[in-house]
Amino acid sequence: MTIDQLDVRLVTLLTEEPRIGVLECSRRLNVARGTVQARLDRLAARGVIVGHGPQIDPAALGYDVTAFVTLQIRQVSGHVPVADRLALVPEVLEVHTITGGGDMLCRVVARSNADLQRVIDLIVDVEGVVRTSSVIALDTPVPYRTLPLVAAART
Amino acid sequence: MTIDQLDVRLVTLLTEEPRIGVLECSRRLNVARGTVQARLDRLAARGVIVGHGPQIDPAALGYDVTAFVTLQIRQVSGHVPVADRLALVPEVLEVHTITGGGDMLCRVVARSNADLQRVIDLIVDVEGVVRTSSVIALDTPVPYRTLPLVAAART
DNA sequence: CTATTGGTGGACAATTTGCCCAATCGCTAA
DNA sequence: TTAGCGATTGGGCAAATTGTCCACCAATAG
Repeated sequence: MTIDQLDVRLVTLLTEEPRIGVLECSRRLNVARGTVQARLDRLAARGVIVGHGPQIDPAALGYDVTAFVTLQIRQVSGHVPVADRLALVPEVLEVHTITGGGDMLCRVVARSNADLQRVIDLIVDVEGVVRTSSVIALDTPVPYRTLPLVAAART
Repeated sequence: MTIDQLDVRLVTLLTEEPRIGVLECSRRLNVARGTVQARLDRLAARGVIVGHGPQIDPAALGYDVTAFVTLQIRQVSGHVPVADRLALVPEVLEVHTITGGGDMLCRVVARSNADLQRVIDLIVDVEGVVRTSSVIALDTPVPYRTLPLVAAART
């Protein structure tokens, strides 16, 4: 919750050059190594930093097409079993339940427009899904980022 | 493009335990250290792994509300200047141009529903934005993930 | 005033890294 | 078949980094 200037600089530094270690961070930020370690532990403990895993680019794997699919689901069945089934489809990257009667929004990728049809068919086949509506992402002028948010959240 | 079993195991391992180093990876996967280094370099060179930066949870920073905002923009102005302005708003996490007449889709976060109104007002004020339509994400049964996709992409 | 918290600077052994090398393996082309 | 060629292996080396201590200082809260 309470993020200060040093935290912001630390996260920014690590985002821009993830390969550097704790010691190098402390040198760049002109603080003691123990401070950097303590800050990182604190940010991880608070849940601000959820992980350091490798970030994968689906496009580099051949999944050039990104689409957002809105699902209308049968209300009686509930959304949990639907989400569980959707999770089984690798091309479904994330699923949200959204405002409105039993609707869900999911982000999917596919190898081509034709392949997108296959993926959507998989989704439609999920028990409880009544109807889908898709929009294709043509371009991504602002890729996912959180750095500006972190900077804005500083105390 | 060509991802084999070892790549998948490597990415999976690093995703689950990002703190471990190259040497530890080689031990877990029963391969030589040089192999792991070579694979990581290759994946990075191909653009499959785009980074290792810290992943930030907006909710831990107090931004509990996530929403997807569809924008209708004035077609004459083009979407580039609009995207540039949107990029100046920290709460806008990503922006896509989508199919349909001059539309854009962006993911935004806010501290509360009331705060979301403020963010949306910021977006509406952007030159070229004609109208907006928002859906709020109530829950995220499947958080963003790429591991299943990586596994599916293996040769 | 005093206990607590966060930062500093230093120390230490153990581990890991970056980089080199020669040998081997599987596969492809001649 | 044979000659390459890329990938992998196993090893070795110095240098850097890590994890983990410690004592000390400054600001803050009670």
